[in-house]
Amino acid sequence: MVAFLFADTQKYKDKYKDKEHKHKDHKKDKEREKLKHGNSPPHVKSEPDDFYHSPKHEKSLKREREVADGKKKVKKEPEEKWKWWEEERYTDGVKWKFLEHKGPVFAPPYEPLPSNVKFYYDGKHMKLSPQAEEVATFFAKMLDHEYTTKDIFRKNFFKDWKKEMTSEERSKITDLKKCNFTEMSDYFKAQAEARKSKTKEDKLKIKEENERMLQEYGFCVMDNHKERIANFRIEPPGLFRGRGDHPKMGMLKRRIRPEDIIINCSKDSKHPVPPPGRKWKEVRHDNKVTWLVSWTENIQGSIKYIMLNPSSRIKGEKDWQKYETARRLKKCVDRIRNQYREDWKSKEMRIRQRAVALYFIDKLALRAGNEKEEGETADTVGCCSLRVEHIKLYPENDGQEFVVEFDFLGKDSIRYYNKVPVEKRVFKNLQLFMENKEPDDDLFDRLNTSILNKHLQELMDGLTAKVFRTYNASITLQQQLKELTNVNCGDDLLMLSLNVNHLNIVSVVKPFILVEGHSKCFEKPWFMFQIDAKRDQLADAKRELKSAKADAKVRRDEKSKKAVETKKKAVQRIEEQLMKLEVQATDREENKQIALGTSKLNYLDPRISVAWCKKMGIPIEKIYNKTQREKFAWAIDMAEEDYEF
DNA sequence: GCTCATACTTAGCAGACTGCCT
DNA sequence: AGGCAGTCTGCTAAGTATGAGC
Repeated sequence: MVAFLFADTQKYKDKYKDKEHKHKDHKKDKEREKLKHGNSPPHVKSEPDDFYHSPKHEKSLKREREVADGKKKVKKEPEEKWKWWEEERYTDGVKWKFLEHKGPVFAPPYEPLPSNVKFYYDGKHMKLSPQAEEVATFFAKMLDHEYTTKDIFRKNFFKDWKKEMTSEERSKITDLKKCNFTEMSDYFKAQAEARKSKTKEDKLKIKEENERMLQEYGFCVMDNHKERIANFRIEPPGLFRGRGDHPKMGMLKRRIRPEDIIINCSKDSKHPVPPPGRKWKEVRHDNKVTWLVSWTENIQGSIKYIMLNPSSRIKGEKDWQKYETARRLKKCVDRIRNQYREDWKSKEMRIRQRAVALYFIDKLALRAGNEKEEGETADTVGCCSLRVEHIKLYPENDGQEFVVEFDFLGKDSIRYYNKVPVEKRVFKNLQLFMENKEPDDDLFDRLNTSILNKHLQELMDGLTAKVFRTYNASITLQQQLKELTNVNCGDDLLMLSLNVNHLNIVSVVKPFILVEGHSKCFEKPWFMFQIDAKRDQLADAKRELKSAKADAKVRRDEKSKKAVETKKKAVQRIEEQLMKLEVQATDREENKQIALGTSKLNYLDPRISVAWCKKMGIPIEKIYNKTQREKFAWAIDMAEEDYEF
């Protein structure tokens, strides 16, 4: 995980000089902190879990919030960031006391096509009704995508499209193959082109308009604080494209109207106003939930929400709490591991299954695997929903004993392929679980996620399957960074980190990687090609540098000296690029690119990285971009260099 | 127990943006 | 100034987890 910390090595070098100075500033801040919080422990501030059970009452809580807030408003511009992590937290499920917002922004209404953009059916021009035309444009916009050629996609689309047609249209248009959308498609391509080549002023205008919308609708007031909303725009209508082999791909995602919308806000707030002449479905005042707006989506019938940004108090607290739960697991993970190993021997089948499943979750970072409705979604599984067909047992394989081969589609239909040697007991149990079963039978037929989580709850308060991911990722990161720090880095910190860390990436994120068996063959040649090209480029640059040097020796003038400098820089740059490519190639091979970013955002306790940066004098900007710094503001502020996960 | 609804986190991907090179 | 690669951001799908109601 650490290599991408240094993704932009060049920039880091440039700012490296500032290090000293920034670091000092930081120390000053810390001193101030300590003064302010006199007797509070220096690194780990009061943990959210403690607060949760603290006997304090809401009254004092409210008062503290208002005090803190008042101070802020009087003293400074909103630039002064609110440190919610220094305040008391709500208890018993109350999420807020006051909530005011402006409601959602609806998708812009459909604009009919100009009359010169025609649709043809069976070679003949046909003017579509606005409703039918709108849905047709959704299809036209996707024409370049492979999925418009897929049977299910076309079938679903056509079925839903027909529902939007007038009865006349419906009787005429009976075969999707005879529909010609190319003029529409070309029109949209031209529009996209036009948008790109707009003048600076036009682009600026659009930007300003977006900014205005953001200012107006992108914030709410929650408990006296202005907070950023994550998604204040309602999802526009279009054709549903699920991931993987989704049975509903191509279906029409309908337009959401004010009448579909449930508003959630305080009774005593200024309620959001529906568009003129329209009504909300409902306005409610439920302060036990965090969402501001909700509606029911028509593809799966699930509820969609408008909620706050990760930088908000309400999300941040939850995130913090998540890591605190993982830290509590750290204290009892040995006990739990011993326990499930014992349970492998249980007389009861359900307990053995539970124990083996938990072992997979712990060791391989499998997801829990809730059951899903068949035919409603792509066929994917997690641990508890594994089927017999997803694993193969090898008493011996490549010189190893008791090897289990996993091959299944997980979340987002990403393939998980892995061969792992397991303990003999696990192996024997798996054999037992598979006895007399069909390939499509459940491997763990006496287990589901709710049984598993109930058990975990008994082992530790707040423990669920996903805590293991958080725990394992974070603890590994911490160990890796410790090892790294023992290496004496000196000036070459960077290069060293890049190399050393490459090893570490693998072990830190490995469990989270879905090793894509054979599809690798796809990417490799392409990558190798890139690397070869870069190598050639490097060779050329070096040759040029040589001749420039020779030239300079003969001529001894300024111009040729400069030329040498330029060539030198070019060589350096190419060398760096090459190195990066090589690192990437290995990563890519193991399929980490995205998983890396994800774990950085969702599984790794940010305080670990923050502490490490503080210790090494590396500016935090090097590891977190602006968004990430906002999300992790709490960690950046509170973690000191001796933080222990 | 089971199903269903609800609320919330985690996730990949596409397009926008940025900064650099030619 | 135009093109390109790398990064960031917004979007929304796809998970997890829990509790209510039978």
